Amino acid sequence: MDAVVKPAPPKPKGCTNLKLRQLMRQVARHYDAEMGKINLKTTQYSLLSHIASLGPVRPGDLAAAMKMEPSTLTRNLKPLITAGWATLEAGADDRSRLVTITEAGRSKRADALRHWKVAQNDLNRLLGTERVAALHALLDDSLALLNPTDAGETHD
Amino acid sequence: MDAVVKPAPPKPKGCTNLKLRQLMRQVARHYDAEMGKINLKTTQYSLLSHIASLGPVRPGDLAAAMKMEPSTLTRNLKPLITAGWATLEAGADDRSRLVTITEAGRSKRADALRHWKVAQNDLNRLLGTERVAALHALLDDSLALLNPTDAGETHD
DNA sequence: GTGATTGACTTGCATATGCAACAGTTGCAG
DNA sequence: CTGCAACTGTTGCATATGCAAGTCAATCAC
Repeated sequence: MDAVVKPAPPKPKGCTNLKLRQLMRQVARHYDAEMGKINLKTTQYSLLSHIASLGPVRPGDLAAAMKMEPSTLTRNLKPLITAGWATLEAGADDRSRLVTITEAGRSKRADALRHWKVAQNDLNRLLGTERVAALHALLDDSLALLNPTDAGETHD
Repeated sequence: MDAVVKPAPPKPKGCTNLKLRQLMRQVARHYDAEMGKINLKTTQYSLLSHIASLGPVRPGDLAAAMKMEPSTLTRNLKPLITAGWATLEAGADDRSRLVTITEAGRSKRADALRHWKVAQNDLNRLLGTERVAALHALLDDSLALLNPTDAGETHD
């Protein structure tokens, strides 16, 4: 064994999955408390926001962009469609479809954006902007490393 | 305004909630792929592990330790009880109860621990141990900052 | 042209999650 | 002792999540 430098391996302790889940629950509650004021879940806001950005988009592509299972997307879409914020119409291909945001959806998204900003700013204040920035960087890097097939999208 | 130093505020971009959710999904799938070999969800492993550590424990305390809602705990417990890995018996107080791990539960947990180690090591390799360590530190710190009522438990 | 294959969602099954409302206990006040 | 408040868990309701299997549609092979 080399006796020159000992890099002191920083063996991580604890379960990454558990820690992520726990923080996710806390953070979700934080955002949901704010988004709830306009009867919207934060997950729904994220979805609506992506639909707005990606324009009319095929469910599969949307799911890929959000890094979720197509089956999950199908179901998460239902509340938005029921509320009239998005539509699911036939696409060029008869086996494919297109998800599109409605006018009501755009309006709702604009409202939601304001609440999202409040929630995000509150979180930045609670954790400190530097910590949040560092966390974002780590989350992005980790996500990229676990998603080799990801061509570096930059959607927020 | 002071013109001496400009701290260059590192305004975080993007949604913390979304990033956390996305990474959580990826990481959960990673662990679940390994834990699935013994028909166990990673969430169930975490729960079983906590029950083992905290010994006979009241549901409320267990939920608090895992930072989840009591109602969530009630339901997450059901599969474990059905499988015979844990029991929910009457406590001293007639309105309270006690969650206890069974022998089968201990055995299952020992099996699961091996698979968890594989999953964690694989993750460390994929992301790099330093990144994982840094991530853990940030997750722990953030969790502590969002949980003022937390007296510094060190359970893994 | 017809059968096998591939493609793109959707459904069935099971769990995870939280909030609000509920139900049973225990204590305490008077 | 009685009634109300506080404590402890559990349901009702709604969403989120993933895997495996199922359903059509399109396309390729011959």
